[in-house]
Amino acid sequence: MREAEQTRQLILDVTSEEIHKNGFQATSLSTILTQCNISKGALYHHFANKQELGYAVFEEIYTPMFLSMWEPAVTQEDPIQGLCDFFESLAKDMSCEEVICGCPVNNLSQEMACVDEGFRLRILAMQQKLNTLISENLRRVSEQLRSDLDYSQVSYFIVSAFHGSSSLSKSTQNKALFQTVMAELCVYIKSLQKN
Amino acid sequence: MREAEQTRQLILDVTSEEIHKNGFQATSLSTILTQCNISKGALYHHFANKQELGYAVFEEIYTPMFLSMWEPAVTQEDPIQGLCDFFESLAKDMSCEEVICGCPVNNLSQEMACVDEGFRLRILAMQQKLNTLISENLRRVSEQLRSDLDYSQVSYFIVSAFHGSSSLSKSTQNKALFQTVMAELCVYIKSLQKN
DNA sequence: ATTATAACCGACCGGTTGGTTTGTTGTAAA
DNA sequence: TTTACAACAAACCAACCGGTCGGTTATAAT
Repeated sequence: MREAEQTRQLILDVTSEEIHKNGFQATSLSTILTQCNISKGALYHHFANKQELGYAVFEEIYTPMFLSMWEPAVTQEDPIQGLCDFFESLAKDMSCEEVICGCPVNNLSQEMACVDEGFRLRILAMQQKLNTLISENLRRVSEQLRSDLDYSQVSYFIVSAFHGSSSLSKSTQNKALFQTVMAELCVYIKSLQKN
Repeated sequence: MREAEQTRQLILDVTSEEIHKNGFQATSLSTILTQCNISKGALYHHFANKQELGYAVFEEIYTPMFLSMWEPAVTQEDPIQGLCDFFESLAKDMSCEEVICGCPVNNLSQEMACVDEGFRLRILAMQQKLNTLISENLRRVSEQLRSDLDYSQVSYFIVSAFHGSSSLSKSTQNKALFQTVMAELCVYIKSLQKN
């Protein structure tokens, strides 16, 4: 009964990596089974089907990972500086594998949102959570920012630019390109401040 | 001999739509055959395999469509205004289907760049073409723009933001969100001008 | 010790995939 | 009219897919 949870977690971990590399639809159960060194019966004991396994990966792996990545950047005293530092360190420390595979959340969103309603709703919920996280922390320091800002709009733009550059660097497999766009994103973010 | 080219074109058109809707890997040959009302022999007479068919769609459909979409926006007298008009009309006239399916080029790039080298190289070439198209036309009016600009960097940022917002609106299936981010992108673009 | 059930195994299933092969038809040059 | 080849048609193939199911083992309560 104790190892059961370990098996479940192993399946989630392996599956999340495999989805990150190949996408959800192109990830076959057989490769998951091989990597986990378990049988098909074991997998179907823990998850009803492939779809439910995908949902579990998104909810238990991707969403927490993604939100906890952004959270410290905006909750610190100066979210403007926090975001810039975040993007810079991201561009600097990103491994070549991460450049090639892209952002897991972005990948899965692109692939599954228009195909599977369950994924779409989960993605939507996560995006809204992220938007309020960013926009509310910007509003927190609104006295330092320009008066003409629509915080929700700005937040969505920042996330869009991030995902877009992650896409671009992934599709061209060019890390320098990611750094370039991140640098310009920082220029934009700092332009939100007064003066 | 005359209808042969028509058949080939029909296959390309149907396949490009199907890839746009479902992605390349999830598009099966059988659905293409059904929609074209042809046999498998006919398809394999015109294309060596599914991969080559995909390459042909990218080169003969997607790339010209994508470049001809951007080109008039930046080649007019004022590329800054041209880009803003372009994005605004795009956000306004975009059909719900286009919102849901996203940008075909962006979709295919995301899906195939890290999986298939042939796709990656074609995508890379197209992105570089687009970048020079935008950056050279910005440089053309450099006397109207800020002096601290890196034109290539700015161009990549614009394209990234565009793809990112197209991604976001696709994954959330929210047209208003696309308009929102496009509006903020125009704000950014206009900030490139002097004063 | 018995019993119940969670945890897991692996053979099997129908269906689909991309791809091959053999055969037919239309057309155009010789 | 014969010949040659482009342009298809359709049956067929092995491989793989997600999913099912009957059976086995381990564990924990009774």
